[in-house]
Amino acid sequence: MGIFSKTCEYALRAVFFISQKTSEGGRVSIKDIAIGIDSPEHFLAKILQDLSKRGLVQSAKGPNGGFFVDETTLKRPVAEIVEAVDGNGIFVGCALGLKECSEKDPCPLHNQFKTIRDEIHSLLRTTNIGNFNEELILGINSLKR
Amino acid sequence: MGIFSKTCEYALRAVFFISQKTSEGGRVSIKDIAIGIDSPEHFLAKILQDLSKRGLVQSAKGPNGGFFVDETTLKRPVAEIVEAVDGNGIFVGCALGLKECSEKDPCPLHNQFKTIRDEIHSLLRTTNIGNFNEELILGINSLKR
DNA sequence: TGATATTAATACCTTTTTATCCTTTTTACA
DNA sequence: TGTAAAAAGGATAAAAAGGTATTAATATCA
Ligand code: FES
Ligand code: FES
Repeated sequence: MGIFSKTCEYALRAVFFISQKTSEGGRVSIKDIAIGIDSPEHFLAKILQDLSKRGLVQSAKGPNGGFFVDETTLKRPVAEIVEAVDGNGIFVGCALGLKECSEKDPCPLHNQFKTIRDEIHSLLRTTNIGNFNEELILGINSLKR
Repeated sequence: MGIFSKTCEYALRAVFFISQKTSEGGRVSIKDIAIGIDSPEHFLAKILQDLSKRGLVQSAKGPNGGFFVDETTLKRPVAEIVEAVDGNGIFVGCALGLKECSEKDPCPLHNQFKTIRDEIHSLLRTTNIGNFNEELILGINSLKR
C-alpha cells in the first residue's frame, strides 16, 4: 500500500477528474468517472456519496445530472479530501504509532520524521483542488494507469 | 492510520526495543517486548516470527531463550523492516495509486510528492536498526504511549 | 400532465486484507 | 526424563475493499 488508503487514492483521483471536467464545462457521471480514473464503479459511488455530503463535490440527480465542483470548492485545499477520507493521522500522527507525537516524549524517528510529515501537510494544504485542471486538460498529468 | 501499517509500527518498535535490550546484554521474551512497547502480545508474536524468518531479528527457544539481534543485523537499515512488512509501495509507489509512478506519465502530485517520498526512503535507508540504542537507554527516546 | 429514461443515493452482500487470539512444538535444565 | 519456559504455527475476528440490487429524484417528451 502507498501512503494513502486505496479509498483515499480513488477519492483524490475522482475529485481531480471532476474538477477537470467541470472546468471544461460539464457534469460527469459516476460511470464516466470510474472509466476516467480506472476505479471500481460502485465503490467509487460510495466514496463520492460521502464527499458530496461533506460538500467536497457537488452532485445533481436525474438526466443531465452528475458530479461537478463549484467555484469555492475549486479553491479548497487537497488536504481536506485526505482528511475527510483517511483522517489527520498522516499529518499529526507518530511514525511508530505512539498515542501522540510529542517533543516531550519522542519516538526514535521523531526528529527526522516530523520534518517530512510537515512537508506532506504543507504540500497538501497549499495545493487546491482546481490546481491541476490545465495540466489535466493538456494531458501533461494523468489519472489512470 | 499513520504512514505505516499498525503491523509495521509494532515491528519497528519491537526491533528497536530488542536492539536496545541486546545492547544492554540480554535476550528478551515476547511478553516483555509486548509490555515494553505496549502492543498486543500474540499479534506481536506473529510479526516477530516473520521478522525472524527473514533474519531481521534472531531468536532462541526454550528457557533463557528470547529475541536478540546480532552484530550484522544492528547495521542493517530500518528501511528493510518497513519493506519486509509493508512492501516497497511507500518508497516507489504513486501517491494517487497509479499502477506505476513515472516521469513519463505523472499524476498531478508527482513532482512534489516524489521529493518527499525520496526523503522518506533516504531517511530509512541511512538510519540503521542499532542507531537509537543510546537514546533509548538514556530514556531520551520512547517506544510506548 | 403523466410516462419514461437517466442518474445519484441507499442498503446489503462477498471477498480480501489486516489484526488478534489460541494451540503446538522446541529446548534448557532440574 | 519430566517440566516449565519460550518461540513457532495455525485458527479466528474485524476492517477495508469491492460487488449486486434497489430506491429515490428529476429532466424531458409524448
Ligand atoms: S513521537 Fe513519533 S513521530 Fe513524533
Ligand atoms: S506518478 Fe503519482 S507520484 Fe509519480
